[in-house]
Amino acid sequence: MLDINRIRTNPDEIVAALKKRGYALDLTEFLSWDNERKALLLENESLKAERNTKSKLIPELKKKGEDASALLDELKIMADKVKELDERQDALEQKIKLFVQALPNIPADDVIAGGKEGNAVVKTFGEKPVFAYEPKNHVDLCTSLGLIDYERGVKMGGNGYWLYTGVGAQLEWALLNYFMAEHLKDGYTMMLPPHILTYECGLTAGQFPKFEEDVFRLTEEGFHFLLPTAETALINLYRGEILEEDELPKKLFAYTPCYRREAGSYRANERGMIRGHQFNKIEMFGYTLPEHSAEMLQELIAKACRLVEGLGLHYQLSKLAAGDCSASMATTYDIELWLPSMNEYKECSSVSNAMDYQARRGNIRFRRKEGKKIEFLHTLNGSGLATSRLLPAIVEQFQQGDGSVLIPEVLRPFLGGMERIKPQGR
RNA sequence: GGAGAGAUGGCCGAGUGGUUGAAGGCGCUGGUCUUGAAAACCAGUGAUGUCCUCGUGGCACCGGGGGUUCGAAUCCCUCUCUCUCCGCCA
Repeated sequence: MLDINRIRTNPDEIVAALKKRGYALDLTEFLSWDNERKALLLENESLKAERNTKSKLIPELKKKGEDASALLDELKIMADKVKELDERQDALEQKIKLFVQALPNIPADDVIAGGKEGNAVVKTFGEKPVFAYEPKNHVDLCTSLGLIDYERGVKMGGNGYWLYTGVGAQLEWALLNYFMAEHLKDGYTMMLPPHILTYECGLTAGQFPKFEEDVFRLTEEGFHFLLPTAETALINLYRGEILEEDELPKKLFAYTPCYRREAGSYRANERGMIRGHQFNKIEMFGYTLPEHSAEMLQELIAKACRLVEGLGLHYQLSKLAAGDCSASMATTYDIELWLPSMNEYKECSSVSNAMDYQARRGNIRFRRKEGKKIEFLHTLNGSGLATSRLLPAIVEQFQQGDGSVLIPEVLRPFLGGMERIKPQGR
């Protein structure tokens, strides 16, 4: 959520900043609501002050045995007026709140304006593998190697689901183990949060109210949903709390499956496990002092890159243009893996700095040691990593002429030393 | 799933309609005493949100929301959560 005071005092600045995202913002209506609200508030509060002082006279009059009925009549009229003003004020405040909640985060100064086409590759690791034969796509490879059973996955879960089988399941788990080991080595704290969350969680993360339709909602009454990313859980860890300065930074990671409806977002070329309703991800999450979030963003980017580099995969790191960053984020970097069969780079990690946007939504603050001042902290998150595009990249980039796939060395300890996955059967 | 109890300030805990933003205790801060510390004693203590005319100012805040009333921490409704007992179950 943006600082409402900032919107009030610098409306042009906000309009210009959101324009970088391609977000056309008209604040005239908001500003008139806001002025109206302030006038109402002043009127209402002075009326309440008068009511409160006069109300206190009642017991005194009664004590003296005097008649209070004239005063009671007067107060009765005031009470009705207060009620009316309260209602108008509440309605207006609700309208203002919904308006402000719907606004996306302001892109960081160094993020360039415009959409996807403005994304800039800032780093490349490795090279596109060259094959002396026609390389297979990951769907064929995973099937022939017995790693993934797409058909039976669909039989169980419907379109958009797959089933890891045998060595495929082990390989998937080896990836997660490898990530976890690295995060633990870096001193990050492991978390296993609930997968079913309340509406409030989605609101704090910034996914609601706008993207309510994108999650799997579980209950008819109330609102419980399956988390679309562990970020949604971890941002709510300290919701409504005030942390002490020396508790920061908090560096966390969590493993959860991610459940997404992805309604209508399948594309013909996104076969196999490129886009599914359920995929595994380890999420890194940070809570920092405002002055340290830029530094932490670099740390998270470096960690995510290191994980992919450890696997030996060719990838590129892109800095996203304003319009391609998700609504809650001020800065986002994506790690994109090379998928030979698609002739495309596909995202496997997204690392972002939300600055104080989510902290404001969730009222997550900290107290300075000096001066005891209470401020909103900064939150950051990054995939470290999502597996559903890693596994395809591994089998495609490391496929051999004989139909086998070489296993990255860092994963071998987690696979009982296995070096290569060979085609099954004949 | 059935029955009951509860949610008050950093913590414990009083408070059932009227100067109660809230007794008392603990904790914390300062002081006296002490070589120092402890103990004891004295004093202070909402590190909350919001508004303005920025003040020994106003409004709001006793789990959330709503209601009754001139006035609600106190009464009513509702939701959420916690606890106890019984039942069921991986």
